[in-house]
Amino acid sequence: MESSKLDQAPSTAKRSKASELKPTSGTPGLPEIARPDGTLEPRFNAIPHPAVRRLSLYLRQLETFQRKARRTISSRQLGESLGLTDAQVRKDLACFGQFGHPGIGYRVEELIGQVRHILGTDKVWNVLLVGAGNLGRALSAYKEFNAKGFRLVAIFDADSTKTGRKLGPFTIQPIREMGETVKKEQIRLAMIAVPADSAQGVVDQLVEAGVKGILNFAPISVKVPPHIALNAVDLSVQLEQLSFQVNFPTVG
Amino acid sequence: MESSKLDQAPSTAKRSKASELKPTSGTPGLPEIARPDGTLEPRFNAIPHPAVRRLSLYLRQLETFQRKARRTISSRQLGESLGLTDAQVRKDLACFGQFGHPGIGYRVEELIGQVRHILGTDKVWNVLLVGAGNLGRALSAYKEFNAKGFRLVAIFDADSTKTGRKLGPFTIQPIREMGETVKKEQIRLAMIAVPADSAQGVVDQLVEAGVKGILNFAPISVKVPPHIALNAVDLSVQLEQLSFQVNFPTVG
DNA sequence: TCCTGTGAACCTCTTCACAGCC
DNA sequence: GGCTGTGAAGAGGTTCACAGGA
Repeated sequence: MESSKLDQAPSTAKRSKASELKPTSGTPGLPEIARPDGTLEPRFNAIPHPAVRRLSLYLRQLETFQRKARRTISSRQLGESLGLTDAQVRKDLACFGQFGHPGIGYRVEELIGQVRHILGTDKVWNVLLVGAGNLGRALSAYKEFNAKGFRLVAIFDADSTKTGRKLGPFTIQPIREMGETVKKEQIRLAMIAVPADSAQGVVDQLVEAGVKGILNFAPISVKVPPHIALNAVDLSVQLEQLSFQVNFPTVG
Repeated sequence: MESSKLDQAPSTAKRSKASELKPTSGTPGLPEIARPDGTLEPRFNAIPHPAVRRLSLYLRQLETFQRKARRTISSRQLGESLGLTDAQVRKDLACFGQFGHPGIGYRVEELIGQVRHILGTDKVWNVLLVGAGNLGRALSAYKEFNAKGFRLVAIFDADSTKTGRKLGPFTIQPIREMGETVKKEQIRLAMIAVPADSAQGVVDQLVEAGVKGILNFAPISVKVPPHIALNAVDLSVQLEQLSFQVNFPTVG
């Protein structure tokens, strides 16, 4: 950690900058964070999962404030805009470092940079898509991904009547080419929008191809080996949750 | 409650069937559930939010088991298929009633019916869509909704070059017609797939039109009055979460 | 004054472990 | 044997309340 000694200097003793979190450096495994006394501790297993989820929302909100030319924002204002308490915002951010300025709040631009660094979206991620049906086509045309640091670089489909055809700037590739493309384009993330039946098979092939994280839109639960990240979005489940909430307004 | 007296009979004293949860009957507000002693208690404010989310996953999994012609399933098997413990499954289901059979497990078909009833998807919900862009078109063509009890009945867009055109079986309507259509078609749920800028305006108009639940796909946080249900799906946020999980495999 | 960061208290959710039933 | 439902224990997350800095 090239700058961790700064943390021993009295004036900056409490500051552990996000830029010093080096998840990919040194031995793989737990990231380490500098403590005020200069020692290192693995800190990231102490982070509440919900805090990570909210981090993305903070970033989105901060970007909105930035578009409105706001320079600083307090935890209260950031929280109100998301329906959270000020304490929640401060606790969440404090998991990752000390980003705030007492009496002032958080500097919007600075915090955006730090949150992007924590989330890993300060660098571009190459992403592939499997499934060129309705949902897949919508995903392939989704503009926001680029602004958020994600670049779609390849599209695959099992259906041989689709492979070879164009979809936007992409030629739909057969699944068997996945391994090669993943290596060539250094793809680490994949989105799958295929029928439920084929989902697990596709997931297995993605893992085999070397993908590290999968976003599953198929309406079925799939298994991945440990250390492969998995997120799922089931559109019907979302509506079901709404249905319940409408029936029981006090619970949802 | 037409059959609640059964609960007072010794042999069925412990059984409080989901079919007796009558959220929309009697005075609106807290649902009531029959207790063994025959009295009623509002029970639904004691339900963990995560349990409601998992309920949809249980249902999806049960439907998969049903397709495989499974008749019964244990909490252990249901949990394993979703990466949950057996105790978790039992506790979750026990929030809503006693559906299991000691020594046997849960009868698949029976439990599907009860979970659908709890979620409210044993009856069809009419749904509208705002936004006929890429994502909106994909949502309008999404087949799974129908099988899950949701029926898309109208599509709206603010863009006057789109209104009047056909999208599948629908004619894209101008937003000003929303109030009328909501009443005529008895629509209670809405999905919005519009640009971030227009999202809050559309939400306000949906609430004004009488919609009770909103599924927001716009990449921005929107506000609704209390007692209007709101769920949000932000595709970029999902990828961001993956990005973090890939960087810090032990946390996600 | 306004604001952050944080221990402590509080609350919610999950897991354990076992009684009771098939 | 297998299985559910559930009180109790434990883990995890949120809110409170305040010290300390700008």
